[in-house]
Amino acid sequence: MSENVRTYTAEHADEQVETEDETETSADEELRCPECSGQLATDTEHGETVCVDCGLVVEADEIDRGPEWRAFDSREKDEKSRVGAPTTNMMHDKGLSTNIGWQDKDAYGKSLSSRQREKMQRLRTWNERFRTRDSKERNLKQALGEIDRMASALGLPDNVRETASVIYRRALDEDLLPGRSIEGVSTASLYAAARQAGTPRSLDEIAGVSRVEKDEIARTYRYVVRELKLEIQPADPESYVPRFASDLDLSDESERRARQLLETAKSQGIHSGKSPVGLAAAAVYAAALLTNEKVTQSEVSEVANISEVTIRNRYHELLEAEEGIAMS
DNA sequence: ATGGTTTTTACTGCGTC
DNA sequence: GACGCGGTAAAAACCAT
Repeated sequence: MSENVRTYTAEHADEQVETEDETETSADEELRCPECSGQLATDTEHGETVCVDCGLVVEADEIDRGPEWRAFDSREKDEKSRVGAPTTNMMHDKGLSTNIGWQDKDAYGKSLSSRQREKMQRLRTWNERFRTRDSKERNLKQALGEIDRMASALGLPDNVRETASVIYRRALDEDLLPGRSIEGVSTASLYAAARQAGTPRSLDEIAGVSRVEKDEIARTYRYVVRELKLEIQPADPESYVPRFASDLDLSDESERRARQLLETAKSQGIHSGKSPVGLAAAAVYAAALLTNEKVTQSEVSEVANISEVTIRNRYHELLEAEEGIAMS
C-alpha cells in the first residue's frame, strides 16, 4: 500500500502548466486566483474580479455587457438601456452581425410593396451568404450547433455551452483544427467546459452523444488542453453525487452523507489515483446503506457506469476511513 | 515498449426471501 | 431458485517512464 499521490488521469488528464510571469490569461478561463488559487469573486460595482482570500485584483475595468436593470418608467428605460442585445459566444458571430427580419414590414410596421418584398428577399439571401462567408465562420457555425446539440442531450446548462464555445473559438483562432475533425474538437471543448464548470460528464457519457469515438475525444481533449493551456483540475467526486442520488431517488439526507464520506476520504488521501466516478458511486451506495434506503450495488453501477466490484472496493475504503476518523 | 496501478470480467460461495 | 452481496484471480485498460 504505497502512499503515492498520483493524479488520476485516466479520463481526466490534467496537464501541468508553466505559469508565465505575465499572467495575461484571458478572462474566459479564469477560475482561480493565480497567486493563492483562492476563490474569485466578481465585484460588479467596480468592474473588478478579486480573490476573496488574498484580495488580488485579477481583472479590472471589465465591461458589463448586460442591460442596466431597474428602469421604473418608459423614460428611464430609454435612458438606461444600452443599445442592443448582450453579446453571446454561443452564436458564431457573437450575435453581432446584421440580420434582416423575416417580416415584410417597414420600420413603422407597414407592409411593403411587392417590389420591396422582392428586394428584401434578395437582400436576405445575400446577407446570409456574407454572414457565413469564409470557412472559419462556417466551421464555427457547425461546431456551435454540434456543441449545442450535445449539451442539450446531456442536460448541461447554458454557461457550460458558453464556455465550450469560448474554448472552441480559441482552438480555432490558434489553428488547432487542421488535422482534426470539427466534431472531435467540439466534443473535446464541451467535455473540458463541463469539467471546468464543475458539472462533469464522464467520457463515456460524452462519447454517447458525440459522433466521435471515445479514443479520439480523449486524444483531442488532451491536445486542446495542452495547447490552450487550460487549467483543469481532476474532477471532484462530489460533483457526481447529486446526479447519482437523484437518479436513484435517494433522500437529501443520504446525499449529504455521501458528501460527508467523500470529505473524510479526501482528508485521508484515500482518493488519490482512483476514479472520481467510482468514488462517488461508492459514496452514494454507502450513504444509502447508512440511511437504510434500499439500493442495490447493481443499480448504482448502472447509473454510474461503474462495475460493482469497484463499488465494493471503494466503499469499504470509505467506511474504513470514516471509522479511522471516529477513533482519533 | 515496459512496468505499475486500477478497473473490469467472470466465477464461486453464502445467506435470505 | 433467484437475488443481493462478498471475495478472488486473471484480463484489460490506463498512465508514467
